[in-house]
Amino acid sequence: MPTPKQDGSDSIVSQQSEISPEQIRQMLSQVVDKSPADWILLHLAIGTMKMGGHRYGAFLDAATTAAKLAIYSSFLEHGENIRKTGFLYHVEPKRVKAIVQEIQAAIADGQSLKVLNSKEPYYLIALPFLWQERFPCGPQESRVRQPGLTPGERKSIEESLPPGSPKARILDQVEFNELIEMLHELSQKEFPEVQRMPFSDALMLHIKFRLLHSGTVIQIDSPLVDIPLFALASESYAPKDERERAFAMIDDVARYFSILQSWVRDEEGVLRGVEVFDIDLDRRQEALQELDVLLRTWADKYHQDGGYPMVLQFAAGTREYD
Amino acid sequence: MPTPKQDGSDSIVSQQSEISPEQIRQMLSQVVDKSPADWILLHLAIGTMKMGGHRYGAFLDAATTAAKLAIYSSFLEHGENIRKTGFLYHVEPKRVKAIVQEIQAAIADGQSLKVLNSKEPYYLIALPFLWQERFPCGPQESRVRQPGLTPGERKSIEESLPPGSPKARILDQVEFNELIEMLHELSQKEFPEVQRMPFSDALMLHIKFRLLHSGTVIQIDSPLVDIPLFALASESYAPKDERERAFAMIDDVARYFSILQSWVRDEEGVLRGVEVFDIDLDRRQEALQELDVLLRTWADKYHQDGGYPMVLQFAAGTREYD
DNA sequence: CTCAGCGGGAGGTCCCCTCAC
DNA sequence: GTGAGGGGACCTCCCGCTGAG
Repeated sequence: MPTPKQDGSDSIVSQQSEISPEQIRQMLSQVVDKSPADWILLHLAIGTMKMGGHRYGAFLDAATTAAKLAIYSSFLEHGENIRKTGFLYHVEPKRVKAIVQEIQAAIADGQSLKVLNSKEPYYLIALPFLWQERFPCGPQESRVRQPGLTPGERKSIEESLPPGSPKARILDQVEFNELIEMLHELSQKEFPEVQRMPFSDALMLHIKFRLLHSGTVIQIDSPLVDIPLFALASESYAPKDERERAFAMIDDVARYFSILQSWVRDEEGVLRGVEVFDIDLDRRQEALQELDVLLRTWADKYHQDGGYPMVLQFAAGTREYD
Repeated sequence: MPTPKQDGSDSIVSQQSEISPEQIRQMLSQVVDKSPADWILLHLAIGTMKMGGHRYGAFLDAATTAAKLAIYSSFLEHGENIRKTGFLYHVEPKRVKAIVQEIQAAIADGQSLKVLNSKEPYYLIALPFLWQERFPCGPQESRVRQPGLTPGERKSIEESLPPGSPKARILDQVEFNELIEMLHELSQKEFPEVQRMPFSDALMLHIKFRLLHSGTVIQIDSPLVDIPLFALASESYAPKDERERAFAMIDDVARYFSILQSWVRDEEGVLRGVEVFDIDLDRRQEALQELDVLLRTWADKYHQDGGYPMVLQFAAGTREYD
């Protein structure tokens, strides 16, 4: 049980750890222990929370909602029998009734269930846009508006920003906090009156931390001013390489799941397969390239404009468990 | 809001509803509304709860565990800083600490986290084996042991069993309940003293209902005896066609997820792709068969005994959303 | 500023019970 | 059987507060 000392000099953005990601993955796979359903849940949790920035509670709510929907669909299938449904899933009849009412209300009102709506929490994706809308900065203006600074000092602060930073005003602590609160209120607008999450200090700290952690916003502690300043550093919330691929992954898995779902239902026109094989590592790259071309040409061969919409998904890689 | 009348003649095993599965699926997809992460959660909930027979609470526990593991891995990556981890996921430091301790204890003890351990709950899969072990039935013996019946009556009850029923004694209400309680106790043995779920009437009803619903056990209400009898009707808990494919689906998705995970990390020797195309319905079957052969021969071509373990997964079907 | 503790409220999962149709 | 109502236990997720280093 290693207990390394805290390094107080760690910045928010860049942390190092003594434990390699590989070790962590091995440790996690040891705990989950080859149960496929748990494996999916774990990957999903990591994808949405760690990469996507969703709250812990939001993930739990979304999982609860999914389970409720599963119950509700059973409820409909079994002749809307509350008691039977309750037995099937080990839920009290009282609770089943509440779940049914909640979902029916949600269907009527369009939306009100707690889900991981888009890939990102609204208050994170919307920030760059709201910032530039509320605190715009003309091309000739300085981003710095704080009083008591010479033009030269303003310029030196501006030049400390990373390249690619959008033209937007630099905010002080109070303005930044207000912006975050505004974002939170906006994100809650689409929910019904009840079950809205009130704004709180803890929530603000969470959002602020997420923005700094992702590099969307950077904090400037210039010796020229005695208060911390905050600058918008990106046009959008962290859509950079690995994170972008993480979203594509969630997308792929969802579609793949859909296809297999129709395969389970034994529908027409569905193909599902797994090929297990061993390969000479020297020929691996060659094989994968050939496969890529193979599938592309196959799809091209059968493609016909205006035809029936189809999708083929494939992934090949190291076989980890048999 | 349709409120169809209950049909009191519905048996437990075969229910009909006025709503088609297709309608239910459309309704669900309307609520989840194209958010891929939610879509995965919903499919997973349906797969594990509806098909797999897991309890509602078990699914929620598993989701919570996955989220906790995601938090724990972040905790390790960020230098074991409780506060930072708390901010990242909007969790109280107090709670973060409890989660960390819980997981470390689980790693030390081998296993104690609440997961969907195997694909099925233990008390459901183990039933046929325990039944045949505790209440065996010799080849020449009658399955029926209830007193006060003539040999002819015993035979007529035995012949009312569906074909393929294992040779095992037919139980009365009390014996069946005891068997279920025994199963529950066995399934709890592997958990630590704390957080064991006590047996209860509600739980017994749930398990009994699941067994009858899946057809693993059938209830016999013979006019010859005044008490209900229960007979084992299957060698194993419901591994029949659709359900079996549902397990394969969960398996596939987990492996597919794993491959994509390594793709996100930009590892060597990983290929991921999506081909979108339209097809002439008359040629669809031909195309899919060709694809199947294509991939098989490709894998055969590069297969080499003793080589590096690889897996290729693919699925093709109707494109539902773009 | 970080870490630690304790307080409360709301809501959910579990359990059991009774009574009318 | 089913619906509808009552009760209580425990845990978890939220929030706020105060002090010690």
